[in-house]
This record gives sequence, structure tokens and C-alpha cells, in this order.
Amino acid sequence: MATIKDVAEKAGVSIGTVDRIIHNRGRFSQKTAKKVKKIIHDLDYRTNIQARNLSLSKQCSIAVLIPHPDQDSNYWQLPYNGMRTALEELATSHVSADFFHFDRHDKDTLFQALNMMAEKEYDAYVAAPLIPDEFLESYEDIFQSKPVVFFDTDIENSHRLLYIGQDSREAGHLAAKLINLLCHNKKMRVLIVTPATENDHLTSRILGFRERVTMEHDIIRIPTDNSNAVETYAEIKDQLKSKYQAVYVTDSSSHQIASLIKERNLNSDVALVGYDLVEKNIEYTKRGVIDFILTQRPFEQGYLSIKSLYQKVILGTVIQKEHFMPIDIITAENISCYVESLSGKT
Amino acid sequence: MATIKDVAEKAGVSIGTVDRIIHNRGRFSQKTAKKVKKIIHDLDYRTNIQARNLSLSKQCSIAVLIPHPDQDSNYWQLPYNGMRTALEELATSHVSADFFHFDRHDKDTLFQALNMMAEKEYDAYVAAPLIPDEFLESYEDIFQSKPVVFFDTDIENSHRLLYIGQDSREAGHLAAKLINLLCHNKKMRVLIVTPATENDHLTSRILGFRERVTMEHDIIRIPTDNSNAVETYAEIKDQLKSKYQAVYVTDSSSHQIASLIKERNLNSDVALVGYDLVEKNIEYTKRGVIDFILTQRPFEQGYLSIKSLYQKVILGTVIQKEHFMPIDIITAENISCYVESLSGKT
DNA sequence: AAGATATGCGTTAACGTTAACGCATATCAT
DNA sequence: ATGATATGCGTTAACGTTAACGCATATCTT
Repeated sequence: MATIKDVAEKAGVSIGTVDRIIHNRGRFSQKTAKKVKKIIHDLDYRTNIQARNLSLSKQCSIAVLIPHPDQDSNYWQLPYNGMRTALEELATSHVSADFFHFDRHDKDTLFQALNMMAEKEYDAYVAAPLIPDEFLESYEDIFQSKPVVFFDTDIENSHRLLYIGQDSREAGHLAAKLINLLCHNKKMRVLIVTPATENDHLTSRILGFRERVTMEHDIIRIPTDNSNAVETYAEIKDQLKSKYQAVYVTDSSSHQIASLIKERNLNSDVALVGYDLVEKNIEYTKRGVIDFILTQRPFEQGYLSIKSLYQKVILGTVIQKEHFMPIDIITAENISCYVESLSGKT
Repeated sequence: MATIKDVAEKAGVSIGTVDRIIHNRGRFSQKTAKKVKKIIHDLDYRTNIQARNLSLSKQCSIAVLIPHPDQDSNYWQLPYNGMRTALEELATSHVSADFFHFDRHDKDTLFQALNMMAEKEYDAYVAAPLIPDEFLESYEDIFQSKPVVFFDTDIENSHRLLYIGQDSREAGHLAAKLINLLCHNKKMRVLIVTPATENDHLTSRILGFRERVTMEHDIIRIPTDNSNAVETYAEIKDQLKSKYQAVYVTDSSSHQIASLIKERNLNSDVALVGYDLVEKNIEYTKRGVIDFILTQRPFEQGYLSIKSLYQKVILGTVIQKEHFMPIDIITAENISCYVESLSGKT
């Protein structure tokens, strides 16, 4: 691989001139520029990123704003692990991050987190803007013109650098397809179990599901304020098998339904499709109580959030505006490899 | 992030001494070693890989031995693309590769490729050892003690550095599960379509499938020497729908069956499950003619093959001996994101 | 006791890139 | 004509790490 020195020698100029031409920093004649550019092309010269980083020694401090890792059945642990892995890899490239957590059902905790975050200025931001309106209030003030990556949830017209996420409607379609397949006998109904607190993803997952499901369905909303979730589950338990042949859970809590099915010994009779490969869901999927788990690679979402900011801020790469993760279908027969690769990357 | 200079200053020694202690190159006293190691730990010093690479400027020339990219319905294009992407990323890290291709159904072409490869000595090797016995003949001579990555197919007891691949039996189990689900009416039979030329993967995929499938099944072998494949397909076409409710294709050629189904207008009546997201399969999957495609991330297999050798040879990382890829389930509802990410990587 | 070897350590060029700096000419304004 | 600015280019320190080299002492040979 040719170096800048090779180019300079072949062009009969100094590396300074070549550098100025490459970065268009002025102070060169069009004549030499043309000559140098031709040689760059001929030698297939590409700048050595390692040397570039070393020389620039750019910093990138990142503030990360996400829910507490243990919320949603420890779902947030997964992107968190992805971010930590990326930060580990990039530690010597001067990428570092501070984490700020909030309770996704409590707006006050979001404001607190935002205030704490505002105390210091960061070079870039990663956020899961689960409470969009409250986010937007502080958006201009805190995030300013710094690069911002949203993951999990997007905010339109927010001048964010990148959104990393999922196509929730497709995920709903897919769940419907699987439920349809699982229920050969379509006389009974399917129950949609979803958190009482609405959000875009859940709405889209339900919408997509309804568009494709061939069975009649009911919907039940689980209280998220810890009030009487227990009674709601008890209610579901009563109606399992007698009324419902299938259950579709729109968030990561399908293990709750799985445990009800287990209690009733209804294993193979009730079809169960849910989301997210959190620990509690893994066991039930291995045993076939949960028939299918859909995931959108949360580990990779976290990993990519950090890595993208590195590319933007340190390397100066132009990056795409959106990155949709594939929807993986996980079931007893293929879960092992997904679980193995859950913690590590590359 | 602390540098070696920081460590040296804090320990009151020179960076040379610190370096010798870190790499255990002798010429230091146990006393200073202890002090320096403590400081390294306290400061959480980690060596800057970029600077390390720059300084070492190690080379890694790789020889890659794989079938022609257009074999198996262009399947081999996929890992090939993964390798090219990795090589692109690592070009300035002094990683380069030469490619040697062979016809997977013609042993002579393998010997030719091996001979060409032997003309030059490489720092490392990547191979898809699809014809294991012939591979082993040349193994000792050519590969010697250099690091070797096998992907797609493994050879036991071969002192390879790493195997990147798939669990074919699980892939068979999974296919059986999907076929079972697709065929509510289990009165008819399922047809297993497989190439006449045996190999480990195909055998395992069939074995796994048979272990789990609940329907009666027949097997038909497609000639691979281009002799009378056309007649064999014609035979299948005659029996579609009248005799078979489902078809399981063990390699990447399910588009062949899909086109037969299309010709007969049997879309939704015949269940079709196959492997590999090659171009011809994509269109039929989008249209729902192919119900499910299973893949084992061939792009990533190629990408990781090169990247692993880089880690081993250039970075000196200790790497694992085996890497099994997840088996992805792809269907009309989730294919779009998989196709998008097919060509590019991070 | 004189030379040989071993031990412990510091210094430095090199890897490839960047960007500040300096030095000539050339062109401008007044 | 004289100073001011612009143009075109070369030189160089710095980024962090590595490994060769050199220089003292110390310990061993015979």
C-alpha cells in the first residue's frame, strides 16, 4: 500500500503539498494538484487511518441517555452491553462515554437525567428518546448542533445524525404470520398482551399484527405502574386454553405468559409469540413454551450507536441517516447460536 | 487514556523499560517490573493498537481457496463479498489476499488451484475444504505451520486455527419444524430435493430434517454433472401438488423448485423451504413462493475469516477455535432488511 | 587481574499522517 | 517604490509504540 511519501516522491513534491491537496487546504497550484491526484489514483493511495488517528488524536466524549438497564425485563441491558463492548474497543481511540439513566414510565426521572447530562458539554450524544415530547423540550438546549444518534425510537425532523432501529410494523406482520402458522385450528381467538403505557413501537407492532392475523383477537393492557398487574395476569390465566389458542405479547414480557402456561401445563396447546431475547425468555424458548421470539438485535444497536459516532467524529466518515436492523426469528431449534453471540462481538 | 509515557514517568523509568516489562523481553529487574505493573494497573493503561500497528508495520498476505463465486447459484459470491469488504477495511493495515478458485465438483481443478497457491508462500490461509480428502493430501506440504482458517466445512484434527461455520443438523431440525408448521394437513408427503454429490452439510441437513419432520418423505437427487438435471426437474414438476404438499431443498437451489411451482400456479399450495439468500431466491421469497429461507450468514463468514487472521497475525490476539453462525430464518415479512445489509457491513 | 558476559536501563529512529510554521516569489494598493 | 497580502511549496514536531542500539555496572571466567 502506497504512502503519502510515495505519492510525494513520485510527484516530485513534498508530503506537505500532497497533504494540502488531499484535504483541499489551499496553498497549491492547480497544475500540481492535477499531477498529484493522478498519481494518487494510479498508486491507489488511501490514507492510513491508524496514522491519521494517531496524528489527529481527536477526542470524542459521548453522553448516553437510556432507561435503567433492568427495565423491560432487563431489555436495556442488551444495548448497554453493545455500547460497552464498542467503548472497550475504542478506548485507545479516545472515545469515552458517560451514562445517564431514567425510568421510562416516569417523566420526572427523564428531566433529572437531562439536567445532569447538561452539566457537562459532550462531543456527541446517544439517546433512546422513549418519551419524545419531553425529549424535544430540552433538545435544542442540550444537544445543540452536536451529532446525535437516536436508537430504538426515532424523532422526526429532529436533525439527528442517525437513527438505528427497527421496523415495528414489519415485526407485527411477522408475528401475525407465525401465529397464523401455529394455529391450524382457527376457531379460537388470539390474545394480544401489551403494556398499558402506549408508545410508537407497541402501536405499530399491534397495527402490523392486526393487518395480517387471520384469527379473531382481543387485546389486554398490562398496568405499568405496578398497581394491579397481578390481577390482570390472573385474569389471563383463567382464559388460557378455554378461550385463547394463541397469545401475542408486544414487548419483552412474554416470559410472564409463559410462566402462566407452565403453571397450567398447557405447553403445546397455546401458541406464544413475543419479542426480545432477554434472559427470562431464553429458558422458555428453549423448552418450547415460547414458540417464537422476534428480536431486532439490541446488542448490535448499542454497538453501532457508539461505533457510528466514532466514525463520524473521529474518522470524519459520512454516515447514512438510518440503519434498520433485521428482525431475527428465534425458536427452540436455533436459539443456541444467538445466545452464544449475545455477550460478545466479533 | 494513559500512554506508555505516562506510565514511564509515574514509575520514574524510561519508556524502553516499560516496553520491555510489558512484552517480557528481559533486561529489567523484578523490583521495577512490580512497580511498573502496579502503575499499569492503576492507570488502566492499554496499548494503543493504532500506534502499535504503525510501529510494527507487520505484513499479512493471505491465500484464499474457495469455489468459483458463481457455483451453487452464486452462493460463493456471498462469502467472497464478505472477504473483499474485510480486505478493503484492512488494506492500510498491510493485509492483502490472493484468491484461488476451483470447481467443487471437479477434483482436478482443486489440485490445480492448490498447485498455483503453492508457488508463493503466504502468511496465512483461508479455505473452504469442500473436498476434504484431496485437501488433506496437500495440507502438510502447503499450509505447513501457518495459521489456517476453514470456513463452511471443517476438517477434524487438522491443526487449523479456526473454523467458521454452521450447525447443519440444527439447520435441518429448523427446516423440519417450519415444514411441519406449514403443513396443517399431513396426509400428503414432503419431497427432499438434494444434489447427487454428497457432502457433510447436505447429509447433516437431511439427517436433522428426518429426525424432526412429521410427514412421510421421499428424496430425489439432482445430478450435478449437468447430465439430466432437466429431466429430474420435469419429473418433480409432474408430481408437485398431486403427490407432495411440501418441498425441502437442502442447498441454495430452491429457486429451481420455485420456478416449477410458478409455472404450475401452485403458489400457496406447496410449502417450500430452502437455504441461502442468493439473488434468485430473494425474488421468490419476496413473492411468497419460497416460504422460508434459512441462512448462516455467508457474508459474515467471509468477513470474519479475514478479520480473524488479521487479529491473529497482526494484532497477536488469541482467538477462539470455533465460531458458529446463527441460523437466520428469512421470509417475505422480514427479507427486506436482510437484503439491505447483504452487500455492506458496518 | 583482565577480559568476557550479563544485567538494568535510557535514547532514538521509524511507522504514516497532520498541521503549524517558515521561506521564497508574485501581486496588490497607495 | 514600499509595505502588505497572496500564492506555492518544503520542513518539522507530534501522535504512541516498538525494537535496535548503546552505556554503564555487576558478575563471571581462567
